[in-house]
Amino acid sequence: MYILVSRTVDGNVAVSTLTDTGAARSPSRSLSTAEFLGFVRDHEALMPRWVWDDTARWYPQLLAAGIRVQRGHDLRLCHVILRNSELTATSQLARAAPGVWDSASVPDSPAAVSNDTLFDLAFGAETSASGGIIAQDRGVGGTQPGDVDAYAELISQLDAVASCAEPGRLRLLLAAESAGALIAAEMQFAGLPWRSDIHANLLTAELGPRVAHGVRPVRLEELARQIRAALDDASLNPDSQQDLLRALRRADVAVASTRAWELKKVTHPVVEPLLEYKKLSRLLGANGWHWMDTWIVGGRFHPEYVPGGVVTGRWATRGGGALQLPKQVRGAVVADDGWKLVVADAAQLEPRILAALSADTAMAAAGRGKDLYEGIVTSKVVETRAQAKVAMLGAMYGATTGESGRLLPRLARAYPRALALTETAARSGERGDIVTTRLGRSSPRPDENWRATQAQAYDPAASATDERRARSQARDWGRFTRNFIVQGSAAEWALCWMAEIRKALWDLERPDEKRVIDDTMTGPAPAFDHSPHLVFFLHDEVIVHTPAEFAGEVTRIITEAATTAGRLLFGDFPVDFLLTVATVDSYAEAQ
DNA sequence: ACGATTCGCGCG
DNA sequence: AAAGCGCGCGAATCGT
Repeated sequence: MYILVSRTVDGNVAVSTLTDTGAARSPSRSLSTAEFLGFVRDHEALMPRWVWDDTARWYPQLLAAGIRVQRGHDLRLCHVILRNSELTATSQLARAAPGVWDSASVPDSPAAVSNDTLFDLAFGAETSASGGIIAQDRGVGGTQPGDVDAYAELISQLDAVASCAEPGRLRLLLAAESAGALIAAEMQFAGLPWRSDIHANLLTAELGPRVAHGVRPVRLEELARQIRAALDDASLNPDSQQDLLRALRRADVAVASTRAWELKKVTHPVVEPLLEYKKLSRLLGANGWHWMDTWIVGGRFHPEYVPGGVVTGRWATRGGGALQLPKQVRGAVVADDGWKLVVADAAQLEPRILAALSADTAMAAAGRGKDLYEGIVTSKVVETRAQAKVAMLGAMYGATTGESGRLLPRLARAYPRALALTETAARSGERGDIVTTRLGRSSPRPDENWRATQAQAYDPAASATDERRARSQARDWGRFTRNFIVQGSAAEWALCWMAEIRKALWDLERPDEKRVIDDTMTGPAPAFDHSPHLVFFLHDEVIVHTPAEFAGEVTRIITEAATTAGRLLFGDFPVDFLLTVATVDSYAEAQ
């Protein structure tokens, strides 16, 4: 059963019920926001799939009211997939002219104030000034898809899937993508446990006492002094790459840029303080006191996750740099008293995905029950684990030179099917064709400029430069499609993994628990205050925050979910998806 | 003065 | 030329 949810012109919420095929639809009911909350609460027991234009617009207000839903269908995210998928290329949906569902983001509406409401409810009114950090800037202007649009869109999507050659793949992808959207909203709401006191101590130990935003801390000031002395330039600003490069050249330091890796290659008294300056300057700028003040609220880090934010299907984040959380500061991620963090990451995920995609049983065997790179060494393909890793990455990213390039022929001999798949994907991209992931997400087509450059190279009057540029550009796009098919399929595995984890954690919850919103609350968010829940996701890694007594059960759930995800994508193909799982108090312990 | 672009570096 | 993919972010710098 589907329940279609949309906004009416007068600001109410329209709901109607559909059968699984979309064939029969109940009359639409118009509800106030308060009535809508009650409606969802009452109907969730029927386990419907809630259909709405954009999970990020609807779900936060439900979470704020202590309501979670088990299943969703995000029309916007699913539309993007179906619009571009090779599998649905002949559908009405894909052939129609671009419309509201193709705009970059579903436009904002009066409902967006719920973001501030959410913040007030969850964290207390005194924080409302910073409330906008959740889900703001989702776009302005334009028309919001209404009741009729949403219904027509759902029917169009169901039709596109039903009429394609392998509907099972896309059905799974759309369900996983939609589950991801629910998880993203829940993780943003719950937040990652963050100890500001530990973080602040770390900053002071590294940088010196706290200073105002824009002021250089004492440790950085001291290093700047040493750099100026070493380069004999009393007015040098080490934050200016241009100044720095000029000063380095004056001092006869042979570097083409100020990048750290390049500085490490040369010997000069300035190198040590300069590298230290860069490291600490990065810490201050990216995760310093200002970051802490902006992003840590009520002992939680609440990044905005953006499902489908990357063309390959990976998630992106907006604000806070959640997907770049440096190892340096992970010690501040600490479980609440009586709670644990269960940290799990998929070992060598992309090579395993490649082995399964290409049905390369030899490569899959190399990873059976053990580290896949070690398995490649055991099979005598290369000598060391480091070589196996660099060779595999080279195969998936399209390396042609260096150690990686030199090792590729050995990899190709041992794993011809896997390497043939990446090569075929690269050739498709070079021709301007698209490639498609395991579940049916297709790569974008290159833009007009790209095609024009290629066409130009075929002109009899084309210069050698034209041809070189066209060839180079074609290879660039080939490396993109080569990687797309692996990275995108790995993202699908990760979505399925997470969706299975969420489902199993849900079943752990005790149904009789009543959750109450208390505006003086400072601990975990209301919908998650007693039970294990996902708090972080990083491409191939998840963190579950759990009462200590459930940690063993959570570990089992995460491990079984990995096996289930592998089966969902690859059926009986014998490939293992191994995890490293750790139950810890602090994220820093899990590395 | 201010938005767009580039550099450099963090993560997978 | 960090040899090879995908991102976000802050500061400096460029362009208007």
